[in-house]
Amino acid sequence: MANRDLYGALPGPQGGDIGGLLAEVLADMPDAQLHGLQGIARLRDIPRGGVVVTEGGRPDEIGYLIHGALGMQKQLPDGRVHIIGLLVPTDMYGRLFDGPAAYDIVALTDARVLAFPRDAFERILVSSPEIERRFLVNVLDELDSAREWILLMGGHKIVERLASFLLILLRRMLRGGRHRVPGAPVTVRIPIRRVDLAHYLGTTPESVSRALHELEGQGLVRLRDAYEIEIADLPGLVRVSGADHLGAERAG
Amino acid sequence: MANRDLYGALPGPQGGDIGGLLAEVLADMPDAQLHGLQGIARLRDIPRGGVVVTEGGRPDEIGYLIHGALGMQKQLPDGRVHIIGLLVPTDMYGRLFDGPAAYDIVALTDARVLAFPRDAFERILVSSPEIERRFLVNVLDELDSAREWILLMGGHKIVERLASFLLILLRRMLRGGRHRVPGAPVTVRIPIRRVDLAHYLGTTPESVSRALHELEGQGLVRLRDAYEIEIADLPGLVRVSGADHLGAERAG
DNA sequence: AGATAACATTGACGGTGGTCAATGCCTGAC
DNA sequence: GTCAGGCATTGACCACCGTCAATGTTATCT
Repeated sequence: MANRDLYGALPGPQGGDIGGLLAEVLADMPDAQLHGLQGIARLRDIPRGGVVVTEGGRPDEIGYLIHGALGMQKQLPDGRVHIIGLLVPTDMYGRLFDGPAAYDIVALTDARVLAFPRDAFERILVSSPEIERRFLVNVLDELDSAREWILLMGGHKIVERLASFLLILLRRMLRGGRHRVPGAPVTVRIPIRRVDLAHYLGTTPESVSRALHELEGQGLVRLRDAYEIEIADLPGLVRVSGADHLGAERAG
Repeated sequence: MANRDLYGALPGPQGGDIGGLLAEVLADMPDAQLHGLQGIARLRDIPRGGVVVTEGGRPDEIGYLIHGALGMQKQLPDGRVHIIGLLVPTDMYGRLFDGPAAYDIVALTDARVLAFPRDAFERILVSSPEIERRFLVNVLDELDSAREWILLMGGHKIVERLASFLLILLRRMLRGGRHRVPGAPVTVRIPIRRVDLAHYLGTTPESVSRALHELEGQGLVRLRDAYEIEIADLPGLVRVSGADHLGAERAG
């Protein structure tokens, strides 16, 4: 299957319009700071399977994902792979003020990132309290996401986990600006292959498949194709997920 | 069972020696800053089951745990409880620059915390880049812990998860300054009850019990009592855990 | 000391999901 | 068009664990 099928047609600015990308990614940042960052940013394209950061290596760059999907993954001694974090556009990767990376970061689809040399980024952070505060909040959000994921992984049954995953995807999509047309059915696009999703949910591709089709059997979703999921019964999906993901949305 | 059995006899300064506690918790902080914090700190004792921060409520305090154990937990609609984070002494709780808490924080044992009013703490943070940087690194570490936990939750078999848990406990203990006597057998103390541990590992007390005794049957650990676990075969335990927790320790 | 409560452990049973194997579907190459 | 490769799906089987119930164990109270 072609990688381009895993994400939609490339929207937004093409080529070297780094300023536009920055503005999108770091919305409402003061212009002066933006300009400082712009000078050192660089666009990079990474084919699926490409390694962005290697475990144990000191990451030499900080980056924002423009499109595609990245996975933070760990190779277990027995050969199994586990994905402990999924990065979607506008997410950040890389570590600051700190030691070697604890996990590989690999491209789960063809991807494009906006990369900053680590040291330059750190200098800007130190020199600008505003950006640093912003970054801190960024990290706090990531921490929340991680904890949300822990909660998800605690759901024993795979259908639960899958439903939670779909809801999280949906929430990110709605927040991501692309507001839905009132009449049209809501669909979410699973941005990665079954194997990777399985590794992410802590299970197997087979079980993912079964769970997905069980949800379809219950009339909660409809599979337009393997990646395009139409949400048919949102409250039902929430009920199956066990947790109140949309409650969290309302509160936020 | 008495709560006091869940943690050792209270070591260190008693009563109002807040300066001593602060120095312990926030080691190598510049004295001037320390003094600023000292003025607003307050000791609080919380009985087991007591709620420190309520989900949805704006937490009005930031705190460091002095002893005992706190759990970040979420009540699911169907009545199940899930613990998504375990706090042990020197860990921090509470959120800065941000909205309502996403989870309850409850005392899993009788506990003592060093609490700061949230706004005062934020002011100090804003006025002191050093403390803020320190705090940022703190949060980054928490993020790492959370990710480590996600990895743990991915281990399908309970024995795997339990072994990982014991290794994480062991690592924290070794790092916590209390260095072991070379000849003596290494033991870790599980700081919480079976039920809570089960909720933490995403399983049931029964399964935890079985897994623990299976590890004992394989000669990897010895149970001195329900809470005091003697590590008999460290490499074996690492092997069962699946992940290379001690590798991470070596690399760090 | 005896009674009681809280907790941990052990046992039996059934369902969920991991594993292995086969089949189906779609894409790209020639 | 045909073929081959990469995925997704489906099916069969069995280990593992969640559930329910009973029993052990330890600490607290009078």
